[in-house]
Amino acid sequence: MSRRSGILEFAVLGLLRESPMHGYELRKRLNTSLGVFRAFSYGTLYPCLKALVANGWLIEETDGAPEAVPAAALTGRRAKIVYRLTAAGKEHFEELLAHSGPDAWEDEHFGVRFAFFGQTSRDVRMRVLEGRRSRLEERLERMHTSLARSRERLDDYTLELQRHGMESVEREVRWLNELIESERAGRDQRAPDPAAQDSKHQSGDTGGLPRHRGGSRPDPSDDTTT
Amino acid sequence: MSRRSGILEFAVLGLLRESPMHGYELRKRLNTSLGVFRAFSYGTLYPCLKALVANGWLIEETDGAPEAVPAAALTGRRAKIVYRLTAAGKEHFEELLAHSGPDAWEDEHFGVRFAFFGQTSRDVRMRVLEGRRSRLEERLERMHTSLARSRERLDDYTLELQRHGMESVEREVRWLNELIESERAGRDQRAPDPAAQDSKHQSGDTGGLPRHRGGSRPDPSDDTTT
DNA sequence: TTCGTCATGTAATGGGTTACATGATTAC
DNA sequence: GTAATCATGTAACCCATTACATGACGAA
Repeated sequence: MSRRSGILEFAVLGLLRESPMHGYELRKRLNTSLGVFRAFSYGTLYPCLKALVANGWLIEETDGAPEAVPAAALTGRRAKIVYRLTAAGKEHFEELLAHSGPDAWEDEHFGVRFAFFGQTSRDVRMRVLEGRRSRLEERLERMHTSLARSRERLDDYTLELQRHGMESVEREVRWLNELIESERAGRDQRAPDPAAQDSKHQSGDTGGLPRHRGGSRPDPSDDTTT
Repeated sequence: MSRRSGILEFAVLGLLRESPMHGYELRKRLNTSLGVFRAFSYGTLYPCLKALVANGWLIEETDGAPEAVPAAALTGRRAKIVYRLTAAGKEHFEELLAHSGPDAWEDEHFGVRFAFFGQTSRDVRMRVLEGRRSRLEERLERMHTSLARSRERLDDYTLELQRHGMESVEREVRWLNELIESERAGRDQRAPDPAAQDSKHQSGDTGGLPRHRGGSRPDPSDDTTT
């Protein structure tokens, strides 16, 4: 038992669903792919992994052990522990994916939830997006009124800070609007049905996200090795 | 003794500098004026206040005691504790204001620091703004390269999340650019000199912030009473 | 008189980081 | 051979929240 915060657990399960990994790599993925928002340290990750194993959602396989190691790396290397999702784990993750409770659109959770929208059913996606939007709209309203009440009292910097804050929130609302709209437009369902899936993992669903795209260019470089 | 996280301490000192207040009110201010970012609970605030008192930076005056209570409220009301900044506290806050160490532009700190820019000397303001900007630029670069490295591997949602994240950061950089520019343009210094101040508190300095301004309209309403 | 909000606190708990300890592997 | 980075862990601490306990004041 022992409830971990959900967010780490969720992300770990989700990443491991795509392919088994060891802790170290997992952490990097956590802090790049998903981690624009959150950076976890080993002191958090490893204990969490242990707990997930204890719950039967993961198994650790010492790399170089059973499971057809494809030659190479047989030089008696130290026990790298590769974590693999169990059937139970998969099931559990599926359940988590299906939940769309109010906390799913809180600041901390929303990002991770969104990151796994690829495996999320369309109606849940919708609920989460709309939930988040109204969350932000409430916040916006509160900021608005509290600003109105104290405008005179506040100096220019505080005001500017407030203004910028609101603008950020407004921007996110617009983003959500786009997403929701293109989500509605998208013809496809991706199984509210919990049985008709698993043949690889989730093919091309994505109801067509709004077209954007920034500059790219390859460029091998460092890693957030805190 | 006992280092509090800095950020709460800083904010409390700063708010109390403007005028004495009791905890309850303090908390509200914390969660509106400054608190777009952070919301503190009583379980955090009250112990912190005690600690600040212990440090000699604040004194508590039981409302209805000495200090010329302007009639009214003499009906034996319960001990509301009003916190007032001591000379030492003021001095300490002044020191904190002057620091522009690297942590000053970290996510958690930057907001509060900015909120008190009104009492901050211009060169410190500059350093903090520029520090934050380069912080964000680093981050942007990292996101950029890590995105380039994994673009193919990622599904559309993850990509979109990443894109939106970067766009947000870019936006903040542009904001900082504006601020820095208008800060440079601003004719005024506001005392790097630590002796020539205190005659009331900080008059109209502000080197002219970029012109913006959203809708207002008065509208009395609720309070984030979590 | 009851409800809301003002007002002050504390103990248990949670969730996470820092700093440390350890060692293998790779690249130069 | 030595530095970087891969790799796994743990114990001590920190910051803050939750839930609780308590009570006064004002308005309906």
